[in-house]
Amino acid sequence: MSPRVVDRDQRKREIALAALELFAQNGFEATSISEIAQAAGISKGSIYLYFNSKEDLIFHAVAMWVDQMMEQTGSEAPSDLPPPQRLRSLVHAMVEIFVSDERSVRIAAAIFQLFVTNPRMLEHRDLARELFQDARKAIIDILLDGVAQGIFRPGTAQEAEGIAINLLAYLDGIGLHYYMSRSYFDLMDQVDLYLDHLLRNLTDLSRRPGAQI
Amino acid sequence: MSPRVVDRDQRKREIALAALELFAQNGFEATSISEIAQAAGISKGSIYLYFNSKEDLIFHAVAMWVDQMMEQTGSEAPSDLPPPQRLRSLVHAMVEIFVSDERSVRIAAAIFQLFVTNPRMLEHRDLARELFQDARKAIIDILLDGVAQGIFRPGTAQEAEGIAINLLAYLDGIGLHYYMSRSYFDLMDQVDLYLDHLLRNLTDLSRRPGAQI
Amino acid sequence: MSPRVVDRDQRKREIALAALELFAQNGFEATSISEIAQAAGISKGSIYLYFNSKEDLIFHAVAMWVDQMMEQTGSEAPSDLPPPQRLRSLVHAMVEIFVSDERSVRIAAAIFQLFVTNPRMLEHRDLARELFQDARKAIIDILLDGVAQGIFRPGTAQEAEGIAINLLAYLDGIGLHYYMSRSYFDLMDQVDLYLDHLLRNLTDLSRRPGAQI
Amino acid sequence: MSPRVVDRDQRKREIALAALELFAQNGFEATSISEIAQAAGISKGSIYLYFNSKEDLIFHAVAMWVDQMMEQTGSEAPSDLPPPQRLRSLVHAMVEIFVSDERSVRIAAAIFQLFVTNPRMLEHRDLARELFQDARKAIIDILLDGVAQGIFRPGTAQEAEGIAINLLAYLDGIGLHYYMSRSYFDLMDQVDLYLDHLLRNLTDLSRRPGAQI
DNA sequence: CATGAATGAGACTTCATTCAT
DNA sequence: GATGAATGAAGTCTCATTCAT
Repeated sequence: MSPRVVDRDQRKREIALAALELFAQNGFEATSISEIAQAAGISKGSIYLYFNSKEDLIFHAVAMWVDQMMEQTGSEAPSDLPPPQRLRSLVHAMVEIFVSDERSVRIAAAIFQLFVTNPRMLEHRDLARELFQDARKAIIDILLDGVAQGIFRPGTAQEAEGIAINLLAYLDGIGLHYYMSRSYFDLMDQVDLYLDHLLRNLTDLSRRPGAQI
Repeated sequence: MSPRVVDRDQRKREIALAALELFAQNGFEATSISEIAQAAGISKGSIYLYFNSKEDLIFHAVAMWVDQMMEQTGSEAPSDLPPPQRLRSLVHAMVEIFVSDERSVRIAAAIFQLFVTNPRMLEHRDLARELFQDARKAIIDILLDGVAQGIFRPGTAQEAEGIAINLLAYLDGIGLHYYMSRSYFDLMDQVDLYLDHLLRNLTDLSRRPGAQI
Repeated sequence: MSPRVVDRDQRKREIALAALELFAQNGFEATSISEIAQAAGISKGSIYLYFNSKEDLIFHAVAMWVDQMMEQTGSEAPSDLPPPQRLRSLVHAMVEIFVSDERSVRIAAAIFQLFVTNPRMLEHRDLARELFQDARKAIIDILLDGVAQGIFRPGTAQEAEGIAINLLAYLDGIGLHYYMSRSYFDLMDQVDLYLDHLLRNLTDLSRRPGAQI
Repeated sequence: MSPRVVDRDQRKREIALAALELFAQNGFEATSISEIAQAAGISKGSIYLYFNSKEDLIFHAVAMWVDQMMEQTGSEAPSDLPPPQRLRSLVHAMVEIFVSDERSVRIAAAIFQLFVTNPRMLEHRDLARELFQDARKAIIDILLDGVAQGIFRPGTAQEAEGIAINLLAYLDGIGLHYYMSRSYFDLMDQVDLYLDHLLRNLTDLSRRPGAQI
């Protein structure tokens, strides 16, 4: 029917991938179509055969990055450990990405700026929501599993989504703070401190849930 | 002998203020000197009488914003409350800024992008550190006060800085997540959840410190 | 596959040529990229498709001018004349360029100013040296030929390069003086006076070389 | 009548002097009024109390420089030497200025460019002529003296002005060439070669004048 | 007299986008 | 489908000059 559809999408991905690399290094605004074309081994004009505008390209690149992140972290959860260790393991894997590849924080920063700033991006709010969906789900699964196993206190179940949201927000926050003023604290230590407090709460079977202090 | 008298610092502040407004709307890169000049009711060339470059202007604007934030939140802490409530009150005040003035998150996003991306900003790493210094100190003070009053468990003292760092990182993270995908969760609820967990830990006088789970 | 075909080097030459014309009229600094673009019948931005900067353009334009000069004067030497006449003929040809085309002196003045003033041009000192190389060689050839034919005294051979250097420096100097205060002397008469003195020395077979007076 | 006329002229000289220094370093176009004002320890606006425009300032500065040069070289001629040595001594003194103070060549280059290029400067052609007048006269005096003493051949008298013109043009030319491609030849050696040839001609009492070769 | 704040034109340069080939 | 030459708007920054004080 439509010939070479696959090729076309493949090409889009290649370009978006090359673009992503550059976005990570310099941010969206500071990356020019010229550079992207060169990095993708394609002509400047051809970019526009695949994307309608720079914004469109940015959008696709971001979406692709989100997918990548999902796969990368999703696959890291070894399911044979007890829930607390599994949670810690998952979080460590996420942080490891930040630590091992500075790009990710840069892209994250660029994305935040993009979504928070650019009104046109608000139309894609759903993308933003999806962005963390898988990660959130992975965390919630572990939490519910812990409840089922009697390791986490029952109240955890209804707090699960909130906990996941907070955890992911925290991870982005600490990553940004860390890279902003390179290392006046130890990233992993801080993350462990967070996890310590969290897990202590979850495993404290004695207390009543929801009591505000 | 004495020409048109102008308070130079006052003028710098005015320009930086106008710039800040635009930075909050569009980010640093997307804001042009022209726009700033127009917003400040001044000619384009005059900007350079007060700032050596756009980067310089950004830098001053950011520093000014930091100072503003400090004053705003610093004054909000009613010191006659017991430490837990005081902490909650302080954090609420901080979040209130996010909620009441979208600008602040935008500026925060812009700053993160700037520092994480722009290599030249790394020279101002100290600024980045200072940025949170006062806030950190305010939190630590409350924590230590709580220990002194026997309300927080003793181990809190040595964890105080880590707790403060995490709290501030979390607040930025949750703010960014919140504005990125406008309100698929309630911001204040999430923050309260965070505080609940934190305070429960701190007020749990029975446990031994530092035991990792 | 093959888009609008343009001979890139040809285009560069066209632009440089248009620029040269303006440089000759106004000097390097006083000539704007806008003017060059207009003169070349091209858009301002397109200039930068061919040259990296204004300095680069100046550099190429100067190099092109040098080549032009070389060809123009190099072809003028009729080799069947006896050496003294050949030298006079060559020099006359050089002066003729000055006289017939005021541009050349202007460009020379601009080049001198550029090289003497702009520290960045010192990196291209080799260009400056090359600039006169061919002309120097042409003069030296005639001198050595004259020695071989027994018309110039033998000592001429070892002085040849110095004589060539002086002759070329003189020509530039007299050209500049001439155009600076338009014609309170006759250019060609002065040049002939210089040649008279020079040739009289070279053809004076009786004297010992190197005796300083 | 008109009070403080002296002060005013003195002030003009001070400013022009400061300007001259900068012109020598950077050329006319590249020197800003701001810099001149700062160097002169005066306010930018005040410059315009003394000069109508930048061009006016340039003009006065150049005129002042000419005067300076005159005084400097004029006083250097020790009149008790025999004419050939006196000529060499005078020329050496002139070259010494080039060698000891790079500024002079830079200013010379700037002046050449200015006069050759700027049409408005042509109105001051007389200044250009005057520029070399004293130097020319000093050279002619020596030549005529030499003729009177029977050391230079009689024909020298009628050639005297042409010789002076050529000598001065040569000196500028060799100075420019020298500074353009820093020292691929020895400046003083070249000048001496020029003088050798010149003096040999002048002291060759046997030959008939004006015979063209 | 003197100041220096203010201006606005214009400098160089970059870049997303278009279009003839 | 692919190219890359061309554009023109917009960006940052400089500077001679004016003018209220």
